[in-house]
Amino acid sequence: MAVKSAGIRDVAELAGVSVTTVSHVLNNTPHTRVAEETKARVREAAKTLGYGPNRAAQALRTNRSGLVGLLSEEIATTPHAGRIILGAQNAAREHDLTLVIINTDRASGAHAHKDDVQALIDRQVDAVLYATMYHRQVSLPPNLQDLPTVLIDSTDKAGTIPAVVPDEVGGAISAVTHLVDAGHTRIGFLNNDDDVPATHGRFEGYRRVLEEHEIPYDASLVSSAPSETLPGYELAREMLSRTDRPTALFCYNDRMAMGAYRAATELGLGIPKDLSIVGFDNQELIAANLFPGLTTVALPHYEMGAWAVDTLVRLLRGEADHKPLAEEPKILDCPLVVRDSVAAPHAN
Amino acid sequence: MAVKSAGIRDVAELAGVSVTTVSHVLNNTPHTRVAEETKARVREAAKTLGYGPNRAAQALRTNRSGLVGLLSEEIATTPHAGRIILGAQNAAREHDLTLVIINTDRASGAHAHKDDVQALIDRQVDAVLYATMYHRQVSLPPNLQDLPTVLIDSTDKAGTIPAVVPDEVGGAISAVTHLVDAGHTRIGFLNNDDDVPATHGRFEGYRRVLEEHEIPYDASLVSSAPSETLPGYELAREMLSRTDRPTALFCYNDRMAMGAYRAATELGLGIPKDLSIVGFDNQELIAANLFPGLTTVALPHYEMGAWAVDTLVRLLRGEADHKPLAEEPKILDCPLVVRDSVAAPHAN
DNA sequence: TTGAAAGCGCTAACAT
DNA sequence: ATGTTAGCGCTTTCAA
Repeated sequence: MAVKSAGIRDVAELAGVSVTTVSHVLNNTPHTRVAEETKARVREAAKTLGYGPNRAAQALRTNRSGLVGLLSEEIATTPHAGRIILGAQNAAREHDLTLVIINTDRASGAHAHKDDVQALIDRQVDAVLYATMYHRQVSLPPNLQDLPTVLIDSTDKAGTIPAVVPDEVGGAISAVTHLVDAGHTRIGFLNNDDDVPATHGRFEGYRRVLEEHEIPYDASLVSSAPSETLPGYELAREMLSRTDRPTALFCYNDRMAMGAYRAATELGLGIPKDLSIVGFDNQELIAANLFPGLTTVALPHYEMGAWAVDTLVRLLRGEADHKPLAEEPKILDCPLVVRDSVAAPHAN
Repeated sequence: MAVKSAGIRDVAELAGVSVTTVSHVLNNTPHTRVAEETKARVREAAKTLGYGPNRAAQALRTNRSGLVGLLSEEIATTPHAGRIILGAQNAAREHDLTLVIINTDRASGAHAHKDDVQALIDRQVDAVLYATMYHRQVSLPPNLQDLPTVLIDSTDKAGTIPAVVPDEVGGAISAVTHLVDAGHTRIGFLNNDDDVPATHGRFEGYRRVLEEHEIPYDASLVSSAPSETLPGYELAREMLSRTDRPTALFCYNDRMAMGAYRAATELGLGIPKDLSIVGFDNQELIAANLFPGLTTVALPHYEMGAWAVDTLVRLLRGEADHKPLAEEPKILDCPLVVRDSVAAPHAN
C-alpha cells in the first residue's frame, strides 16, 4: 500500500465535476443524462488515477455485497465440484460478482447445512447456489428461504426453486446409439442400484435406443449394483462369462467401467476388439488413463455452474420470472466423449 | 427479508447503553473496561435480537474486508485443489475470514496471472494465498507485491515470500522403507523426468533408504519418463521383462503406478504376490480403485491450505515474523497410505 | 466505566 | 445537464 488509492472525489476533482456526476457516469446510472464530453472527461480522470470503487462503501450504501455463496458438496474428493466452480466463477466474473465457496458435508445432515447457510448469511451474500455432487433431490435448509437460490445438479422436493440438471436420458441415448452405430445389438447395461434420477434416466435412454432400432430388450443383459469399481467388476465378470455374452457394455459410470475393464482383461477379452465399452461421467483421471481410453459421456458441470449464475443474475435483476424457472428444471446436454473403447463387434 | 435486521443501535437501545459500549463489548476492544454486568446485558440483548454485524460497514470503517483471496491452479481437473481449498477454508472460518477463490490458468502465462491478482485487488482482499498444483518454483505477478502473501506447494524464485511445501524426501523414505521392511532388496524406481523438486526429492529418498539398509544402488533399476500412465506402463514393461527384474516398484506417482499395474498384468505378474508396488500422491480415484488397492504416499494438501491461512493470520496480526518464514519454506509430512499392493517378495 | 459524535466512500433524492 | 447533501452501520477519538 504505497499511496492511499483514489476515491470518487479525487476523480471528480480531476475531471472538474461533482461526485454525483462521477457516480452517474461510472455506474451508467439510468435516467441520468450526462454530456458525452463530460463522460469522456470523467472516464479519463478515473483511468489516470487508477480509480476502482470501494466495495465496502458501495455495499454499505446499496445494501448489496456483490457476493454470491456457492454451497458445494465434496469439494475435496472429485473434480466435479471443480468444474462447477469454474463455470460459476467465470459467469460471476462477467457480472462483477464474487463467489464465496463453502464446502458442505453431505453426510452431516440438515443441521450442518443450516450452519453453512448461516455462515453465508453472516457474510451477507446476495444470493446462493447450492450444488450437489450427483443428480438428486434435496430438501433445503429453512434459513435459505429468504435468499434467492438456484440449485445445481439437484431439484428440491417442494419444486419451488430454479434448478439445473444434466440430461441423463439424452446422455444414455448418445452412448448406446454410439454402440448401435458401431454395429452392436447385444449390449449389456451395468446399472447403478440407487434410486436416483440417473439410474432411471440412463436406463430409459438405453431402452429407448433399443426400441428405436428394433432391438429386442433382453432383461438378462441388464444388472445393477452399487456404482463402484468392484461391483462393476463383479457384474461384468458374470455377464461376460456367459456363452451368449454381450459384445458391448454400457456402464452406469466410469468407475463401473473400470471394473469392467478388469473383468475383460481377466477373461482374455480385448477392448475394443472383443468387447466395446462406454462409460458415463467422463472422470478424466479414469477415462483418459485406462487402456484403451474410455469412450464416455460428459456431465455438463461447467455449464451448469455458468447457467446457475446467469440465471441468478437475471432473477436478481428482475429480468427473469421465478415461477416458470422453479416449475421445470433446466436440462443441459451430456455430450459423448469418444476415445478408443468402441469398435465394431466381431464377425461371428 | 422479513424485517430489517437488527443493528448496533438496536442492541444499544435494548441494553440501555450507548453504541460505543456495544461495540466495545462485542469486539472485546482492548484497553476498554466495561462492567461485567453491562457486558452481560449487551450480549444478552445482541442475542435476543439475533444481531450480526454489517460486514460492509465494518469493512468501510476499518479498511479490512475480511476477505482472503486464494489463487489456485487447475481447480477443475484434480481433487488436489479441493483439498487445499478445504484446508484453507476451515482455517479461514476459525479466524472469521472469507475465502475468495480464483482459478488461474497455469498455461496462460504471467499476463493472465496479473489479471487474476488484479481481480482480487479489486475485491479488496486483505491477503492472498497462491497455490500451485504441483511442487515447483514460481515467479509471482508484480502486483502481488503490495499484498501479504503465502505460497502453497511452491516457492518463489526470489525467496522472499513465506511458503509451505510437502516433504518429498520424507515421503519417498516412507514408501521405500515400507518396501524394504516387507523384505524387498531389488526395488525399481520409475521416476519423473521433469526438473522439479519432487523428481529430485523422491529420488534422494530412494537412495537414502538403500544406503541406510546397505542395499547397493543399481542404476539399471531406475528409469524416468513423463509422469503419466502410458510412460509408466512402458517403463515398467521394460523393467519387468528382464530376467533380473525387481521384486518391487516405487513409482513417482499413482498414474505411473497405474501403468505399472497394466504392465504387470500383461506379464502375468500378480500384485502383490509377484510384484509389490508403491505409488505417490494418493489420488483416491486411482489408488482406491485399482486392483488391488494401491499403497501410496499422501500429499498434505489439506494441511498446507490450513497452515497457509494460519500463517497469514499470524502475519497480519504481527504475531509472526515475515523474515524467517520467507527464508525457509515450511515442510509438511507426506504420510504413507497403506492399501494392498505390497507383500513380501517371493522366496526365490 | 460509559457516551457523543465524527467520518469511512459511496449512492441517490432533491435542487438547481 | 450537473451539483449539494444526507446517511448507509460501524469504529474510534475524545470527553465526561
